[in-house]
Amino acid sequence: MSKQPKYQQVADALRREIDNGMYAPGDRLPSEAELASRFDASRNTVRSGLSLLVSQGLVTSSQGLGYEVRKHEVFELNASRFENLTFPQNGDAYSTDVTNAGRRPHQTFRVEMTPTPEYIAERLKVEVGSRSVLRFCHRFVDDVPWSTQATHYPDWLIQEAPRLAEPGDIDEGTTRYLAGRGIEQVGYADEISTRMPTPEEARLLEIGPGVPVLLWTRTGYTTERPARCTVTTFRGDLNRMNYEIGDLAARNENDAK
Amino acid sequence: MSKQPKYQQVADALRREIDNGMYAPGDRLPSEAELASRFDASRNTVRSGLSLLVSQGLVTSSQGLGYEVRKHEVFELNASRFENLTFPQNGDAYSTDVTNAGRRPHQTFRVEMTPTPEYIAERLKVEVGSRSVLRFCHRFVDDVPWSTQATHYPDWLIQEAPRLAEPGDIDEGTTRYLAGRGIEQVGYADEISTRMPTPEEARLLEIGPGVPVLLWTRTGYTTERPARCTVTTFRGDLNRMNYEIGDLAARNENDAK
DNA sequence: CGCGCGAACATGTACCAACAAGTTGAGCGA
DNA sequence: TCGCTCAACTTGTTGGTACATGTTCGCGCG
Repeated sequence: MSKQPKYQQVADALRREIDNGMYAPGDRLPSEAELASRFDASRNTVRSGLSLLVSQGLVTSSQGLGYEVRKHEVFELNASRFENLTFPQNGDAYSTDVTNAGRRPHQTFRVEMTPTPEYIAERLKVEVGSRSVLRFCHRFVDDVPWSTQATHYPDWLIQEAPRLAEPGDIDEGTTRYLAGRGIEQVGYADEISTRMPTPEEARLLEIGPGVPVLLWTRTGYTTERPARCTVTTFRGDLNRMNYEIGDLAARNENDAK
Repeated sequence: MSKQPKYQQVADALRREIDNGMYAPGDRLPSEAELASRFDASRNTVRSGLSLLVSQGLVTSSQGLGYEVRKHEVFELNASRFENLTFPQNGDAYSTDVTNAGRRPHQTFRVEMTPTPEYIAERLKVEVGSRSVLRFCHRFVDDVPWSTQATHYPDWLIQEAPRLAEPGDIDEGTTRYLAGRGIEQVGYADEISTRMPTPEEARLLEIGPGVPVLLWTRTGYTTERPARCTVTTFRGDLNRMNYEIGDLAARNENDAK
């Protein structure tokens, strides 16, 4: 006999069947009523079990349609290559990467002047609440929300590169624009973490329950001081970040085949 | 009037109060019964709202005790420094990092020979199902579960470095042991992603609902081919990964203060 | 004084009922 | 044939009840 609660047994059984391939990604699960009769449980109990799987990101549910096994389609981001001036680019790094993968990039854009939040101020080594320029991107791939990106530029940098504070895109990419104004970023400090999305993030990225976000903070440095800080939130189910360290000739020659 | 469901209103109101600081990390929320009377809702409805916050990782619940606002304590991992032979180390990189942070490391250990799983085989460029050595770590910091780490070594490497297949620790660290046998890793390919934990992972890491895991896959290369592949799962609420790229003199001189 | 038991209160599990709301497809009418 | 309506089926929301189980603390007994 099992001492586990019944809703757990339901969740475990369904997870096992999904792992076994009895239900493939995209398949619909039996309806709550069918499962209730199969497990000899009430509809509420079955719902508890299913909601476990939903909050674990294994299945999704939609009213009127039923429960579906989630599909995972991963987009790779090569973080060590990003903002490398020697790499051939057409516009910004994001558009380049997405286009090269044969998908369609789309982004909306916002520029504003704000007091620097604490998290950013620490990294830019400026005072909390001092003014900084925020450039905010909402990015899509094939019209599916993919990430949001908020880049803060400190006050002193705006003197050197005034176009950053103006609305509208910078066609050649901000990294190149800055380099052209004599601001060369020579190093980056990246921080990566994860958590469940805030309601605001869930809305912007259109992620349902059970999908975490991947948080990427990149602080760019000149030889003297930090010049900008970018916080990107990715849909955790659709993105993977890659870093290459050292000599990867052995890897790359095989990838070229 | 609001058209939002009542349980959403409960969740939103509580989230707002937590964000405002009305309830600080570690504080207990009012009981379900109190909230039900405050929001003029049934206990079931309040539970729905609370379970949203739990699955978002904002609060935890425990039977008999109530709901508590989750505390977040982050441990930093410097991934670009890991396994760098020039960095002074005392045993393996994990113990060194944890000790330097003034905390107490502890790990359990397992070595076995297994058929190579597909995910690993792709990265090691060996056949799926071919034999490989798996060294598995379960790591704690101050007796709190922190991460699990599974490193696979391909068959050919065992010929060169037989101690890998033997149970028991390798005191100087596997990277140094390999280097001593003429196997020098000159590059790493890192992949980072996130998802909700499997039940097995939730058990090993003792994470409740609403906490994602951070997945780190590192493939180490010699000049000729991949030599090992490590998959690490971290508790997402307790870990952050750092990468340093390029010249960070401007950062490090200030950190030294 | 100290130990243990139990009351009071917390959440967890399980069930029932009713109605709301989204989706689909059969079938009927123009 | 085309298009509309509606029945049937799906999940979503909200209420109720009962009992199980974990936690705390004070009271009373030894």
